[in-house]
Amino acid sequence: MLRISKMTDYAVVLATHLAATEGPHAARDLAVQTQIPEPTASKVLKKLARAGVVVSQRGAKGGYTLARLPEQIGVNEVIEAIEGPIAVTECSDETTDSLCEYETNCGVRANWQRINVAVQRALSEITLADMAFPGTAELVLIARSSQEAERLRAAEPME
Amino acid sequence: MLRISKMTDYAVVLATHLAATEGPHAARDLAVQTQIPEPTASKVLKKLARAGVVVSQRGAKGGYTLARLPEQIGVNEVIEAIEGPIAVTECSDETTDSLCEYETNCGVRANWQRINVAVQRALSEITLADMAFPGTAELVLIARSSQEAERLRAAEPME
DNA sequence: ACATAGGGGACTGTTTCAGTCCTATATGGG
DNA sequence: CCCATATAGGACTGAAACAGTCCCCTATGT
Repeated sequence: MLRISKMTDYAVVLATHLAATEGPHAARDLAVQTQIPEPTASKVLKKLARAGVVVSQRGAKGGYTLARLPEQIGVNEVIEAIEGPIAVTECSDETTDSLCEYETNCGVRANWQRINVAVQRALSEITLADMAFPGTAELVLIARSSQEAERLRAAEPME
Repeated sequence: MLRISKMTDYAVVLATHLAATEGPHAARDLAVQTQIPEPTASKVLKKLARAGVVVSQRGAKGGYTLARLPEQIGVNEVIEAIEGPIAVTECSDETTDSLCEYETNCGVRANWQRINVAVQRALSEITLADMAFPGTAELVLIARSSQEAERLRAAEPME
């Protein structure tokens, strides 16, 4: 689950860059500034536009702009724009009408909703503004997390 | 990101099943009870044992048991047991020695740590006990949390 | 000793991912 | 009006990860 795809990484980088520097940006410029290969950056920006995270202006002097203020866009929106709706198992995905044949298992799997909600909530609380302009309090949190990562890594051998 | 793999789904189902019914269980029995193909269930259980989520007893009358009480095992442990450490981008993964050549981008990508921490915290707060025996209080919390996420976005996040 | 049950890894077909490229469409400026 | 610019959308490909199975080894209770 928690290994994010490169495309999503790019999306966050691009969106954060848009948040940090106001005004319309051509895909080419964004690609150069973020060191992301141009056609790939373009692809990502298209998806962001489709999802309503950014707005696009076609034609000469066109480009991309954030659809809303950075404080009003959670990273969950950016992630979902690339990876689709956050639905963990088919069983917990309400768009599919496929009912579980095994009631006993469904009882267990229905709890995936808890996990979905918890993760989505955590992601929605981080906005592009937080990503673009991290305050000192946030930086402390980041520093602490790296220690925590050490601890977790020592506890279990990696593969 | 947030589409979980089937293996991880299996892992949670198996671990939850172990939490719900105390005592040692053979992989075969667990596979039958959870409707998971036997060799696959066995593979998952091996990983859970490696990660220290469950303990195994070899030989005749052997089987698997939870390593700790259900309340003491967060679903993040189960997920990490299958998918490896929660590290989102190479840049934020400290096991790789590859330093970012582009300082400007690194500044942006370092913020992935925020996301990692937020997600991991959310997952660690859900235990196998919650999954096995969801109480009414928890269900209320789920319903409330989605509304709360909206409200919390305006305020400063977390402690 | 023997049947039982997990440990570990090799192997394979399928799917997804990352990245590129091509064509169509919209738009501003000379 | 025409052209350079810039996004929209999708087709295509090689590489990598996933899901699942199978085999051989080791441990253990009867």
